[in-house]
Amino acid sequence: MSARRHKVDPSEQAFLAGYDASEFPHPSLAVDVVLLTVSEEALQVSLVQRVEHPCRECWALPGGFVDMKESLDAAAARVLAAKAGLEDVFVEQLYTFGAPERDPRTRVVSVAYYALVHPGRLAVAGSAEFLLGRLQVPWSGDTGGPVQVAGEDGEALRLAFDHAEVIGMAVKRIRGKLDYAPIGFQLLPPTFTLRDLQAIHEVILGRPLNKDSFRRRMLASGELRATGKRERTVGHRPAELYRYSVGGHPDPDRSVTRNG
Amino acid sequence: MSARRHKVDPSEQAFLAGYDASEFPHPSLAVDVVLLTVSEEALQVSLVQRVEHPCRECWALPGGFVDMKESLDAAAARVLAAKAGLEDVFVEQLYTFGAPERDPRTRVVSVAYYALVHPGRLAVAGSAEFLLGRLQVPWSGDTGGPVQVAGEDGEALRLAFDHAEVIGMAVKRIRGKLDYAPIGFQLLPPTFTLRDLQAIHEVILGRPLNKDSFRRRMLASGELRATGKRERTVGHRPAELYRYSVGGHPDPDRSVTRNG
DNA sequence: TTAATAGTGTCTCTGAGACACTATGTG
DNA sequence: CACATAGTGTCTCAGAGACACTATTAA
Repeated sequence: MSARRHKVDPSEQAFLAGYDASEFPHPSLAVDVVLLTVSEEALQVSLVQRVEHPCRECWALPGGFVDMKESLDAAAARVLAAKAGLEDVFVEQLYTFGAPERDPRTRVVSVAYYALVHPGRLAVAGSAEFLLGRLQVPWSGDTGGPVQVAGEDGEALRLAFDHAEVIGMAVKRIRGKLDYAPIGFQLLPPTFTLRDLQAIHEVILGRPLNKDSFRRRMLASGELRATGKRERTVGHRPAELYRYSVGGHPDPDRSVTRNG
Repeated sequence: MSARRHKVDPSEQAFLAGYDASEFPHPSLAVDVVLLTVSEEALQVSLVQRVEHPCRECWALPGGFVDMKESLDAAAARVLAAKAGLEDVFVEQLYTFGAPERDPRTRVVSVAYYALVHPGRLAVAGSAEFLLGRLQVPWSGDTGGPVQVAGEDGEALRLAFDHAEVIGMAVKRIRGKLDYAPIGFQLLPPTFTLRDLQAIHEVILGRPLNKDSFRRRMLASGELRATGKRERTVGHRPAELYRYSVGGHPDPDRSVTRNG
């Protein structure tokens, strides 16, 4: 807020009362979006290549400056629409990064967001200035810390600024939220099998999960609704297709725990 | 970050390359600190009274603008030192609030922090421009939403800007972290009894806890070290005094689960 | 038929709640 | 002594892991 240092100094009061945002320097404000997806059994992050100094040719998170009349959430949504053509995706604020030297040119404070999307919605393929990098998380659990991102041929990409930290923070956050928030569904198509969902969870957590316990927990959560349809698969018994159901109202004709 | 919109428009590249932060308006950047303590069996938040419009005479969170060469964490620490004379307290970034109309004068984006401290370290008593308000949380669990704050005579205080939302977010955060992060200790003196610690947890969560289970869980966590001393109390058997132990190394001479 | 995975039933183990019981201080 | 709270021991219950078993599809 402003005008908080009351009764300290009359001149400061006058200063704040006559405060004009353009009169003296303050930090620039940007948003950066960690757009994550799961494909090929790994977390993937979308990155764009910088064409200018500093960090020229490094890979950076899509981002942009916050407009004067735009909320932070709106800025993040705008970046997603402009960079990846995405609308109505799951987006949440992550953390705000404001170390003075994080951008060598000028002071830039960045409000980081993370977004989760099914790869089927990422129509754009990799190009010279855009790619989906494969995350390599060098820590387990919720330890946190920077991550590495590998390009298509497996080499580690040079990441711009503090973006390795930002992506690491996003991984830490979704690992922590996975158990109690419906975020795994965001990375899947509208209908999916329990095996698909478990694979998503295992990729995010970076460790295998017990199949029986996972099934029980998911079906007991009330967040899944059986569709009555089955996957079209190869070589084995097809599994029931489920749909994410916010409130968890089971179709009265169909039990959730047992397909009729 | 900056210069992210690559290959869009050569003029934009030129603009970004020659970017001067003072040349055109961007949002002001502030920090606000939710300084919480527990006393009189309730969560208390420290507030300062505004002396200017807008929201004149409303109560606001202590805050201040971020200096150009100062990290966000440093700004929060500076606000705590200036407002409450506190150093070396537990502080963590909470969330960044950036609705365009949250401050009616000009665009102010605020990075909120929360701090936890034992009331014994808050030496300053309430005054005309400073008070400790009692939180009234109108929701349970991690639902979230704005809270009310009552003054000394129990009346609801008028809170400035979106600060009711900010405080509510702080409560939601510490409720969620209480189970797996050592934050209850921050609200107690260096040594304390298990009953004291349970009372803190109950106040934060807003619900009673099972005594036996709480004791087992805390002693099993390895975060407590018995001091061998006992409280000086009135009218009943004194309890063992414990100390928070980061790594949880028990004194080899003393078992943690059993006092020798 | 075989291969492969879906899905069920059941046992065990662990942690939380409940509660009885003993221990140790004050008045 | 009575009284109040500290702290222990143990039973029960619910959820997770483990694993055997049956079910259902493709080839």
